[in-house]
Amino acid sequence: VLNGYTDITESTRQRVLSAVKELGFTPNRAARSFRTGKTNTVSVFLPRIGDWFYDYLISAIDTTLADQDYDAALFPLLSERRLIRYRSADALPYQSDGVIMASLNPESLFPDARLPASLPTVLVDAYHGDFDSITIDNRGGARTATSRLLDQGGDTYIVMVNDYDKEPFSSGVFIERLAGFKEALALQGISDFDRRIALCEFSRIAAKQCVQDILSSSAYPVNIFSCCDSLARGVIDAVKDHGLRLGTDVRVISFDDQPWAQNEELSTVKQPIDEMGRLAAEILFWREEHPDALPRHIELPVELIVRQSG
Amino acid sequence: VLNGYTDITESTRQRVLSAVKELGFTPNRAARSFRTGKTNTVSVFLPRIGDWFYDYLISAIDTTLADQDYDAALFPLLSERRLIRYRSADALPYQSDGVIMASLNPESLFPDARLPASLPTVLVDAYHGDFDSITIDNRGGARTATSRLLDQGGDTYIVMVNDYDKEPFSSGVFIERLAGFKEALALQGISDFDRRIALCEFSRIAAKQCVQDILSSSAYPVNIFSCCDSLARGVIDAVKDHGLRLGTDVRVISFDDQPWAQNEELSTVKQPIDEMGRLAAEILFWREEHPDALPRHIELPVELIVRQSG
DNA sequence: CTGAAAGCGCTTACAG
DNA sequence: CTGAAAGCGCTTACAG
Repeated sequence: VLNGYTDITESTRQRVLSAVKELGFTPNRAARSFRTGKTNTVSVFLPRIGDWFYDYLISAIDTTLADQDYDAALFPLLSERRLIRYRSADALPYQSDGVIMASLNPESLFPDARLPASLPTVLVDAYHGDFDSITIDNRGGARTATSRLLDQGGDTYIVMVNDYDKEPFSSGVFIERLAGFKEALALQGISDFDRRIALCEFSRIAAKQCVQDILSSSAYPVNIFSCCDSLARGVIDAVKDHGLRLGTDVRVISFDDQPWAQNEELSTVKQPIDEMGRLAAEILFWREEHPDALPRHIELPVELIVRQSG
Repeated sequence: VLNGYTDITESTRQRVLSAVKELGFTPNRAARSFRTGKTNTVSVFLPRIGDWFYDYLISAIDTTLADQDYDAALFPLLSERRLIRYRSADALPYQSDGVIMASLNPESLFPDARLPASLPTVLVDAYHGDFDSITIDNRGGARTATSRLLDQGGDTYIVMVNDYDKEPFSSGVFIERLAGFKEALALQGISDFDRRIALCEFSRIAAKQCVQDILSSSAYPVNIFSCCDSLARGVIDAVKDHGLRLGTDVRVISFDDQPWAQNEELSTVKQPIDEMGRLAAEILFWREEHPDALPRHIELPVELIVRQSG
């Protein structure tokens, strides 16, 4: 009755149900997963929780898993101790039916890039040839955004995180976006990249300060491609502070499409996060049926959302 | 051999160990927890992960649990869907040996404030008479800080989050700090509370804007008690912007002692987070041995760290 | 000190 | 359609 079998007389069914109620019976999850060898759980490794990207990603994963009655167990690698613990095959994360690794490089986490337990594993926002993986077209998105700025005329800069080639950004997202920026310049025969790259820390305030010089010394219009919305927000702050007009004096296009971008009229390349999360969960289910298929890599296209800023 | 029994001949021991190695044996966690009825896991409910407070708290919990070979499983209540799922007795969080609830009010999460599964449960940074709980002396800390400001002379204000009586701040922390502020004023015979309360959103930038009027219109010195370091940071920004001297023209004392507070010379009431996390885990272990003892409530004292700001 | 038996609570396969 | 048996991989208690 409890497991959804249908060839049961209604009277028996009721007898079972009332016994369940009377005794307050709850199935023993440990016994069930012991017997079936399944936990109905997927472990999600991620660098952290609490910023926009991961909250949305988790939400998308949760939704897709819930359809199959699976739960997501979250393992943010908040500390070195956690990582060390998770290098052991009998650690908690491997008491699951599959693993999703978000923005993490398996090479830097595990010896030989091999997880201690053999479970279906999918990478999101990261790539490694040994694993199923889902990325987005960071390079193409940056190229499109930059090209649009160039087409409108004006000197063009990029605001870029200074640590883009270090952890925790090692999944290569920012490297790709910088490459896309350069490609767009190269297509127009522009090659003086260095003076166009403004590096700053990953914070709104740092971005604001970082563009002060560009905003005060340039002839307008000036174009700024921001490697992500978090930094673009600081750029917008600076534009307002200088009394300049966004989209006219200073054109800004960014990457991510965070929720506030619409209100601020920020043109930006939208990350299809929902689809990334959904696909991650679905590939895991698919992989269970096809354990021997070659690793699949899916690169999702991105879309430039044009608003007033650029 | 694997379970640490010592009455085993060395030769047998080696025989077992080499077999383990040869076969790549890993104990089946599901079978073990099924058999023993223990999971060696503690579930931690919290509103979110990724800000300073919860990262430190998790770290303290992790450390204490690891000593007993326990793992923490994190359940941030990021979405309504998660909460609904966790109202069911066979949900993932209850496949554990105990529950820690941080900054969460059981009354608002579960019908009758009762968890669906009967597990040892401890509240951290929240209070409910039915549970073991650990809080800190928010009121006393605020009183001490405010009194110190008053003793030094000058008009005294509080910067306070405007949503302090709503979720996610419903655990009452900010209400208590405001009460402590008022108590300190009352002790000095001051009763015009309302004009001294500057409300703002929970962000550095909001706090900065919120104290503009106070800083430009007041006779110096001005005293500001900030309900938390996150807001104090915006206050410090404003003081610098106005060209005022921190600790002389404007005295600021805050609450939390976030890592940056030392560098900024911010006087602040230190939250004993490490101890909160450690005690939470320890009470859980204690509770396993004393299932019938009355709920214990521990209120930890706080310490005002005096630096140059006030 | 070593080995074999019992049983935890389920699900699955089978007998009737 | 219903009921009883077998067995998943451990740990514990016991026999020798």
